[in-house]
Amino acid sequence: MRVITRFPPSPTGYFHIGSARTALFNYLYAAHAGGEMRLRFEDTDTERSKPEFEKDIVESLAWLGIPYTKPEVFRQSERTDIYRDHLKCLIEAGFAYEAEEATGDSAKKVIRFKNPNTRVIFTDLIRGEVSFDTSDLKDFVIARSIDDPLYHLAVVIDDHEMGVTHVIRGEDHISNTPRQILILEALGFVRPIYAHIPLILAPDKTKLSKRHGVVSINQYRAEGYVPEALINYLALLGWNPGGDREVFSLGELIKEFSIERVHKGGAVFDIEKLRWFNRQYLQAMSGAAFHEYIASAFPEGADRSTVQALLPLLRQSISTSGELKKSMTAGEYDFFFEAPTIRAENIPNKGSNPGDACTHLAHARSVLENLPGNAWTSSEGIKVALWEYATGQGRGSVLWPLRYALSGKQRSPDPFIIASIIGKDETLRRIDAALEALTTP
RNA sequence: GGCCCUAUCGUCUAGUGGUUAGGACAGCAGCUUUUCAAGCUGUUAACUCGGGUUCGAUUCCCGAUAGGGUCACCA
Repeated sequence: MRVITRFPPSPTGYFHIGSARTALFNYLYAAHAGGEMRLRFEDTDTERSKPEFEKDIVESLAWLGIPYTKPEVFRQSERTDIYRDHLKCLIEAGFAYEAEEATGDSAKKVIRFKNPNTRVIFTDLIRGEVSFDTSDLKDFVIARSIDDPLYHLAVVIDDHEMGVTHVIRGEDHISNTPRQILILEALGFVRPIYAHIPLILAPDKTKLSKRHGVVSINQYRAEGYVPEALINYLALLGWNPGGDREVFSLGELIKEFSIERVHKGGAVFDIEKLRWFNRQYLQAMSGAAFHEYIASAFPEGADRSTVQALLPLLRQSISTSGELKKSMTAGEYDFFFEAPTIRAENIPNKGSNPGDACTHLAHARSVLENLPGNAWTSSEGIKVALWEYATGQGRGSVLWPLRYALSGKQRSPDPFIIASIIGKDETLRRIDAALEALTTP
């Protein structure tokens, strides 16, 4: 049997992180088994369904690198003829009937499914045997009218026509399953195999939703999370192949995936862990790829050679490009591009005095001035030149004033890195400026 | 409330009828060029409770408790 899974989002909102994981699990399961995952849009709710959301889902899926096939069944809204035929059969066979509606408009009629009031038992790949008494469901509505089918009916017909063998979906659908089984049996369809995966939870342990903050894939994308990190993190939320390994490529995930190892309980979404994954993938990037990745975080006219020089430092210390952009906007990196304004009282290290700072700065200046050009290509050469003196005089009292002179910040990378990035001339200029500030009352 | 599902560190999780219950993130401490970040090292921290079964239960069974999901002419 060729495995066919499906991902059936309703285009009523931007692609959600939980939907992304459902799509991923469907894809992993199918790909592992050598089958395929198919996409369709459940847009029977014409009020809320929007083309922009459909577009967002398609784009996000592509960005994440989750492939799918697009068969003849694509939009439910384009298939009302088919649903109508099945509905007629259901009514003629006595499985469904038109009913007057109690709520308000008495002229309106809906179509209800005639509940046989039995016990439905199905085997869930993750939870084992699940049993429901369907009499609780009453005669539920399956269509607003003969031309206007509702979710449960459409799902059953589409899954059948798409040849879906495995329905893998969120746990919130578990109580929908008996309803759908009832309809599908009335229609004489083969029952697919079900697997209900645990929900992604917010820190308050409830289903992750918009009210908890950032949930759409495009927002994570905009913040600089890379698709590999998102995929890796999402795959390991509620599933793992056993053992201690955590970093997996999509190909490795396909190879390792097994639905039996999917957890039963919900998993809390932890942004810190996602940030960690993102860092892992940033560090594994090629230099060129990282440059391209980070470029958007810099302002338009940023000096190119400075940007280039900044890359190794950035790759070492940043979790997402969005965070860099934020720091950049806040001016935290300005000193790499232009001389900072400095305040004389901030130059000396704690426990030190302006006179010492002056002496040390002057000494550092003369050392650096005599440092040959090839020593400036890395921070290492600069460090070597100053290290002995700094250690002898007390590192803090030498290095803090130097660092502050170069950055004008209480917090920044170390002075050697800054000096190597801004270059010899600028370094000497900034030391001079600090010296002047120190000696001017 | 009815129905359904679930239960290992704060979080994601590994694991077993007998283990010093392992890893990762976060936290804390130290180191790293006395700042920040990153990195490195170390470290705090968990089997919900009560009954069984058993020589022995975190592990198997039952119950309780707690949490979650769902109860639409949404999907």
